[in-house]
Amino acid sequence: MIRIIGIGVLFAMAGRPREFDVKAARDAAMQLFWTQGYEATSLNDLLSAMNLSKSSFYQTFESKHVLFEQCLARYEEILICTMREGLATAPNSLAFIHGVLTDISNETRDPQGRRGCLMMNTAAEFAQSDPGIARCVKAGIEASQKIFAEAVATAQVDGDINSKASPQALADYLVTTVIGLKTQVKAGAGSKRIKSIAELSVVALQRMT
Amino acid sequence: MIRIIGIGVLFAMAGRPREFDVKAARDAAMQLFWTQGYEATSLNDLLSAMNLSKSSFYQTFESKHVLFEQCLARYEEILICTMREGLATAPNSLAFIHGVLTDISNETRDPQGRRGCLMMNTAAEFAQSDPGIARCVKAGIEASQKIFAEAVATAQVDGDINSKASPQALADYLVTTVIGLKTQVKAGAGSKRIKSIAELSVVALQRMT
DNA sequence: ATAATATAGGACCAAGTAGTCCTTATTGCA
DNA sequence: TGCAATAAGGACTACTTGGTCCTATATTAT
Repeated sequence: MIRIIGIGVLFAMAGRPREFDVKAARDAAMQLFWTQGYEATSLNDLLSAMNLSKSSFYQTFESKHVLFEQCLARYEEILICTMREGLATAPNSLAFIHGVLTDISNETRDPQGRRGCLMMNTAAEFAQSDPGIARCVKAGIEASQKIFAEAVATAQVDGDINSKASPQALADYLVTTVIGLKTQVKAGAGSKRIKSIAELSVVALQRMT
Repeated sequence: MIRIIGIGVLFAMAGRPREFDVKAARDAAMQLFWTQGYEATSLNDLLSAMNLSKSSFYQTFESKHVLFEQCLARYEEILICTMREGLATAPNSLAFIHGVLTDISNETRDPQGRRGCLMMNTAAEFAQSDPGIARCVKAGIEASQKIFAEAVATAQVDGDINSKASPQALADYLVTTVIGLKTQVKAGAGSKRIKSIAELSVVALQRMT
C-alpha cells in the first residue's frame, strides 16, 4: 500500500523497516571508490565495507554503476559545501585561497590523503568513455571554479589581488593549480615541495593582471 | 645453441626468425594502455592491437604487467627526448616553456589528445598500490622537472625570468601546472580556457621571486 | 491474521580474466 | 637432414566479475 504524504511525497506503508542507514552505507561506498577507483572496487569489497548482504544491496541500490554515480554526486556536494564554509569562515578571501592550496601539503603523509580527489580520479578513469560521468565531473569542476571566482572577486575588493584581472580566469588558474598539486601528492611528492609550490602560486596570483 | 658476440652480448642461433617488430608491437601496446588504462585493457585488446597470437605474446613479453612497465618506461623516454629536443630547437628557453604550456590547448579537440599523459594516468590508477610503478612515475616526473629547471635557469640568464627565484622551485611549479592543464583537458575543458590559463601561468612565472 | 517489506544466505549464471600447455606447421642455419 | 626457434590456434585452467533468483525468516502497520 502506498500513501501520499504532503506534496508529491510517496511513502510505502507496512513491511519490515530498513535496518541500515542508506546514507552511511553510501558514504562507506564513496570512501572505497575514492581509495580504489571504480573498476578496482568489486561488489564484494562494497558489500563488506557497507556491511550489507547482496540482497539488501540490490534492493536499495540499482547497480554498482548507479551507486557510483550517487557517490560521485555526494562527493561533489561535500566538496562544494566544505569550500563554501571555508570561504565564509576564513578571515578574508585571500586567506581562504591560500589555505586551500597550502593545506594540500598536509595530505602527503598518510595513504588516506594520497587518494587524491574522487572527481579527478574519476575523470582519469572514466571521462573518456562515460558521457554521464563526464558531465558530472565537469559540473563539479565548474562549481568549485565558481567559488574560487567569488573568492577572487572579494579579494580584489580587499585590495589583495590586482583588480584588472578577470576573476573567472584567475579561478580557472586556481582550479588547475589545485588539480596539479593533488596529482603531485598522489604521485608521491613530499610535503615541503607541495607547500612551496602552493606558496609560489599564491604569490603569483596576487601579481597577475 | 648460443653464441657470444662482442662483450656480454648473447645471440641465440638458428630457429625461425621473429616475424614482427618487437618495438612496434610494444608501441602499439603503449598507445592502448595510454588510451584505456591498464585494467581496462584486456589481453585480447592487446593481442588485436599488437597483431600477435597469444603464443607469440607470451614468448616475447613475460606478462601483461611486465609489458606495461616497459611501455611506461618507453613513454617516459619519448617524453624526455621530445622535451630535450624542444628545448634545444626553441628560439629561447622562455619560448620553449611558453610552447609546452600553450600547446596543451591543442589537445582538446580529438579524443586522441584527451587521453592525458600516460604517466599521470598511471599515477592515478596505480601509484598507491604498486611501488615499482610508483617509482617509475616519480622518476619520469623528476626527469621532466629537471629539464624545466634547465630551461628556467637559461631564461634567467636571458633576463626573461627574475633571477632571484630558484630554478628548482619554478620547475616544480611548471610541472604542477602542466599536470593540472592536462587533467583539465581530460575533464573536458575547452581550448580557449586552457590557452588562457597557460598564458596566465607563463606571465606569473616571469614575475616570481 | 494478513499484507508488505526487509533480512541473510546461497545457488546459479554467463561472461570475462590472465595465463599455461599442446599440437602442428614454418623457417633458417649449420 | 636435422636442430632450434617462431608461428597460429585452440583447449584448458582456475578464478573473478556483476547480477538474478529463490528460500526462509523477521518485523512492522493495518
